[in-house]
Amino acid sequence: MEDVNQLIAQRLQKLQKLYQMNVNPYPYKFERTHTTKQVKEHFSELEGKHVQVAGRLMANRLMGKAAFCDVQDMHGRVQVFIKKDEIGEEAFEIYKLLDIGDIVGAAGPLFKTRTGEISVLVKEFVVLCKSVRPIPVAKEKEEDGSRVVYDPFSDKELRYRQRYVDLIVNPEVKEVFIKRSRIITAMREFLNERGYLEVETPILQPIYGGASARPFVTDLNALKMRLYLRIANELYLKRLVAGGFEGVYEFAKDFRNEGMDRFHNPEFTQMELYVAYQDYHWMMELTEEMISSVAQKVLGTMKISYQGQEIDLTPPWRRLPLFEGIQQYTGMDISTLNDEEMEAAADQLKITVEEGWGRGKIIDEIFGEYVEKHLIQPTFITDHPVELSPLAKKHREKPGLVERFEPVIAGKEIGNAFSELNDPADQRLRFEEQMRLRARGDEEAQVLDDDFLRALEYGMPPTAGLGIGIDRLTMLLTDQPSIRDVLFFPMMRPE
RNA sequence: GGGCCCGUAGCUCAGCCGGUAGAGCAGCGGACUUUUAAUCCGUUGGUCGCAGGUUCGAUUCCUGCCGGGCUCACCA
Repeated sequence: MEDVNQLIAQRLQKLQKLYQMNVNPYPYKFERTHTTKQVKEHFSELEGKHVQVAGRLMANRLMGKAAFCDVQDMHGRVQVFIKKDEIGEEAFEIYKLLDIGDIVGAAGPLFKTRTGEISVLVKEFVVLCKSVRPIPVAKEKEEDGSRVVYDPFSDKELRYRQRYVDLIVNPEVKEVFIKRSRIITAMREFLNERGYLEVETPILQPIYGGASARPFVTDLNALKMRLYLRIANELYLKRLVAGGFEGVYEFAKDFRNEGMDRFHNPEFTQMELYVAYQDYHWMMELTEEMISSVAQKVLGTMKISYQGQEIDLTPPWRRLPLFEGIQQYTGMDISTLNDEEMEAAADQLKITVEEGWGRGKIIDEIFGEYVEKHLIQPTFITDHPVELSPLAKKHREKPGLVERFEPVIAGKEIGNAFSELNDPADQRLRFEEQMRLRARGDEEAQVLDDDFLRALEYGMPPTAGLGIGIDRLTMLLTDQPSIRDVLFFPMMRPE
């Protein structure tokens, strides 16, 4: 241990004393009969009965020959009452060697103190793990039913770097991650109920595809080849649809070598789903049904509050074609403009058109600048320019557009979906256009994938595809302002 | 990448218009056998993020660097 300070030294001394008293500070097992939650919920049946609880010592109120301690487990805290008369002289000496942060087991009858606090009257206790590093102690009390914490452990850097401490000390953090897990479970159940198959596809890919982004690069020694960490799994899932799996999904960690901010982490999680014989209209219905039912299941309601905004996830969600959205919020109909007129329109809207931007990119910028942030209630933005969507099928009616939608909630897109392009000739042309963009210096342009094209040549049924950003969905449903608050271990510079 | 802000005890924070630092909590010692932010008395603990500069003297002023936060731009 490098940074031995006084507090750590004192704890190490206590550890030595425990050894001298023949106490194993790191035993193997403890028979827990009840969690702190069970003890509190079933007090009426358990009163006077022997219980064994275990957890971390979070508060210690010594009163001479008796003491009250708060023991915290995954579900909460319970008070334990230690009396010298009950446990004996020697055990009381051992008790005095305990510190806040130690993990202990306590056994004895359950009772209520004079002030009405449910407590374990300790007949016996064991040290289950001596903690040699002090945890930040935040005192707290109940006031009008809500928790007031004094001087909470709040330094964001420390909380992210030492998430284990954050989780011990800030119980509301744990709640966020429990909800994240339940959101994923609820989605999985929703998809399984419909008969879709959960699959796994490669993370290490020789050709990255399925999105427009810069990849992470790595090397495979055995084959002396360059590999990329996937930026998406779309092309692999569609290969599976071509192979006859008519409904497949994957919760996928994807990796994008790009900027970081409160909506972006270099590795993030997406759920991608592909269903054969369906189109994007059908997928919109599935999406609103899935998200709203997940909210209902996890939160018990479809009406949520995100950063002070009230949001109603109840279907049906608004459908808003991209051009209509732009017209609505800028007053300009740009759907019929040619390239020159488009640049003029951008200029009028104070959008600086950069070298190499096509009309699709300009439209996307106008949307991002003028429309997206206004879309607080759930909205499907539909029918994007074909240039921006090289994997989506051309719109059956609107030339120059594709059948695509992005669900936008609280001013932020949380997913992306389309009627999947399954015409191998068209797909090849789209790839070739991407390669031209790449040759012109667009590092995010997509890469031609011959094997994927081969799969399309064998034939893939008409298919609807969907990707949902799990991190963003979790932010939304847990009311967290930053992606770092829904990732256990967000990317940080090394200490 | 730009702008703004932050880095002082284990935690939460004061302070310093230049004279090498304080509080609360935690810890340690003492009193206390139904407390709950327990209380009361006493007390330890800091290369003030790092490196340079200015100065008789820098935690304080200046510069650079490191780490972080917020924000704008870009990407999901």
